[in-house]
Amino acid sequence: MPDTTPPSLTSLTTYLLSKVGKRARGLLAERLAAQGLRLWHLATLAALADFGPHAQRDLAGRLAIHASDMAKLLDELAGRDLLTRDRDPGDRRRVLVAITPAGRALLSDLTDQAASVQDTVLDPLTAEERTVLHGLLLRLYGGR
Amino acid sequence: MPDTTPPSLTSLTTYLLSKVGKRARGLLAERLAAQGLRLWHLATLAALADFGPHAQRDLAGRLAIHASDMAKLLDELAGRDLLTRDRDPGDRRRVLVAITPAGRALLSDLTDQAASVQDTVLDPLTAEERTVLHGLLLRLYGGR
DNA sequence: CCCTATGATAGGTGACCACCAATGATGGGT
DNA sequence: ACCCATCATTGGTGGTCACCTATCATAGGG
Repeated sequence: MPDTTPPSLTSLTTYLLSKVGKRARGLLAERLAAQGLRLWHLATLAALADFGPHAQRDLAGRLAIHASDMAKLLDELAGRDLLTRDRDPGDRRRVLVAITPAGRALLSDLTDQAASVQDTVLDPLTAEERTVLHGLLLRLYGGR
Repeated sequence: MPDTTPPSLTSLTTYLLSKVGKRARGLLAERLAAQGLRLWHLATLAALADFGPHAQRDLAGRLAIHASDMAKLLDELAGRDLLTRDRDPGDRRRVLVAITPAGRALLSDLTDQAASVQDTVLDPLTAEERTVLHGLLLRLYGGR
C-alpha cells in the first residue's frame, strides 16, 4: 500500500505550493527553534539589517505583524542584545529599533542555515532550475 | 515608509516558497471554511476518489495523518453522507471507507474552486510559466 | 483458551498564531 | 489648559494543529 498522494491534488499547483512551502517553512522553523527562535525573529533582524533602524510602529507595518506581537518579539530579541530599543528624542512616544553587531552576527549565521535548508529542499533541481523557480516565485510574491 | 520585504528574505527561495505557499493555502482554506470544511476533508475525498475504498488505517497512512485525527475527520464527512464507513467482514477491527456519489459531486465542486484560487495566485504567470512551475514543484514534492 | 498485537475511537494537551481590549505615556492642535 | 490621537505594552482569547493516552473490540498465535 503505497502512500502516494492523490493525483487530484498533485495536479493542483496550489496544493504543491502549499505542501512544499510548508515543508520549507517547517525545516527552517526547526533550525530556528533549536536556538529558541521563530521565523519572525529572523524576519525582524533581516528588516533591520536591510533597511536600517526603524520606528517600532513602522517595523510592524513592514512585516505586517500586529503591534502587540511586535512588542513581545522585540522584548525577546532585546533580551539577547540582538537589537536596541531607544525612545525617539523627537517624539517620546515612539521607540527606535536598531540591530546590534551581535544581531548582525546571528543574522548572518541564520541566513547560512537558511541556505543550507534551501539546499535540502531544492536538492532535486539544477542550478538553472533553481534560478527559474526563484524568478517565478518572486513574480508571484510581488504580484499580490 | 514602504512595506517592502527585506531582500535578505526575498533572496531566499525557501522564504518565497513558504510565503507564496501560505497564501495559496490560506485562500483555499478560506473557500473550504465557507462550507465548513478544511483542507484535510478535501484531501481525504480526493484520496478515496483517486484510489478507491481504503481501510481507514491505510487512508491515514497515505495522507500521513494521525489515526485519531482521521477518525474525527471521517466522522464529520460521514455525517454529511460524503462517504461510508463499514466494518471489514474479513477483519472486524478494520473499517472500510468509500466515497459516495454525493462525495464525488462535492469533490468536483471543490476542485473547481481550487482551480479558481489557483488562477488568482498564478495570475502574474503565463500558461507556459505555470507549466514550468508545476513541473518544478512536482519534482520538489516527489524528491522528498 | 489465554496473551499479545492491532485497529478505531474519545478525550485531552501543548504549541503556535493572529487578533483584541485596556492602560499609560506622550504629542499636538485649538 | 484641554481634548483627542498616537504609540507601546500587557494580558487575554479563540482557533488550528499535531500529537498522546486510555479504552474497547477484535484477531491470531502459542
